[in-house]
Amino acid sequence: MQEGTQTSSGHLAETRAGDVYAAACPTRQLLDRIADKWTVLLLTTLDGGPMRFNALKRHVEGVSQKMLSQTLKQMERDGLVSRAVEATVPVTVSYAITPLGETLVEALQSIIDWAEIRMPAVDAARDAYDARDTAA
Amino acid sequence: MQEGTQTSSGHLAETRAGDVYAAACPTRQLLDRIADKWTVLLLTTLDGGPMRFNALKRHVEGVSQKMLSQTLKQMERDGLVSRAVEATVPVTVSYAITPLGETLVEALQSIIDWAEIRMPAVDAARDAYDARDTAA
DNA sequence: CCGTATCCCGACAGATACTG
DNA sequence: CAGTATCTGTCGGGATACGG
Repeated sequence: MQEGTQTSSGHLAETRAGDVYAAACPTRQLLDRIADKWTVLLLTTLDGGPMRFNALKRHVEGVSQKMLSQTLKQMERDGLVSRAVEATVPVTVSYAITPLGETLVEALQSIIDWAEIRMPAVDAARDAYDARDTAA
Repeated sequence: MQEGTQTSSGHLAETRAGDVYAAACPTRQLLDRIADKWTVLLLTTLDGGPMRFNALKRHVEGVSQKMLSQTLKQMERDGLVSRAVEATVPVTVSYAITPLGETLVEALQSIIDWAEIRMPAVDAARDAYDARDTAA
C-alpha cells in the first residue's frame, strides 16, 4: 500500500491518546506495520524456522532485495525478528522470529482464518455488486 | 499457516493454490484490504451504529472526501457495509455495517488487542535498537 | 447534503549497479 | 552471500471545484 502521510499539511497535530481515530494510537501504528505487504509474509515465513537472506528472497516470491532488506531491518528494530551474523568467509546471516514476533503471528492467525472462511462471501458480494452495476 | 491456506474459494485457480506467498492467495487479498488505512477505521466506527456520510467524515478525522467515498464504495462492494439512500430533498445517505462486516471486526479485535498489549514492548525494542545504533 | 472529476505532489516499490 | 546506493515510474491520496 501507499502510505499517504500528511507531510506538509501537518494537520494531525493533536494526538488524543486512546482514540483510535487519532493518528497516533498504537492500533494505528500496528495497522501501518502489518499494512506493509511484506511484513506479514516474512513473519509467517520465519515462524516456520530461521532462514537466511537469500532463502527468504527465494521463498517470498516477488520481493525485491531492497524491500526485503528494508522490511527485515524494520522488523528487527521492532523486535519481531532477530538477526544472527556468522563470521564465515562469505558472511552468513540468518533471521529468526522472536517470542514477540510469535505472539503477533498468533494474533494474525484470526484474520488469516477470517480470510479463509469469509473470502468466498466477499467474492460473492463483489460479484453481486458488479452484476448490479453492469445491469444498470 | 505455512500450508493449507487457500482451501476456500477456487476462484483464483490459475495461481499456485496453497501458496500464501503467491500473490493471489485470499489472505493476501484480505491483507491488501485491511492494509488500507481507512477501512479498519471506518469499519470499527460503523460497528458502533449506522452513520451518515458527513458524520463519518467528521468522526474519522483526517479522511478526505475522496478517500471516504472511495473506501466506502469498496467496502460496500465487498459486502462489509450497506448503503441506504433516503430520497429526501437534500439526499440522505447512511452507512451501516453488515453481519459480514461484523465478523471482520471481531477478527480484527485480536490484533487490536495485540497492539494494546504488545505495543509497549515494540516501543522498547525500538528504543533499544536506536540506542545501539547511535552508540555504535 | 452527497458525492464525482481533475490536478498535482511526493512516497514508495522495482530495477540496476556496486561494495564488503 | 548480504547488503547499500541511486535513479525512475507508478500511484495513492490531498486539495479543489463542480454536478445531482
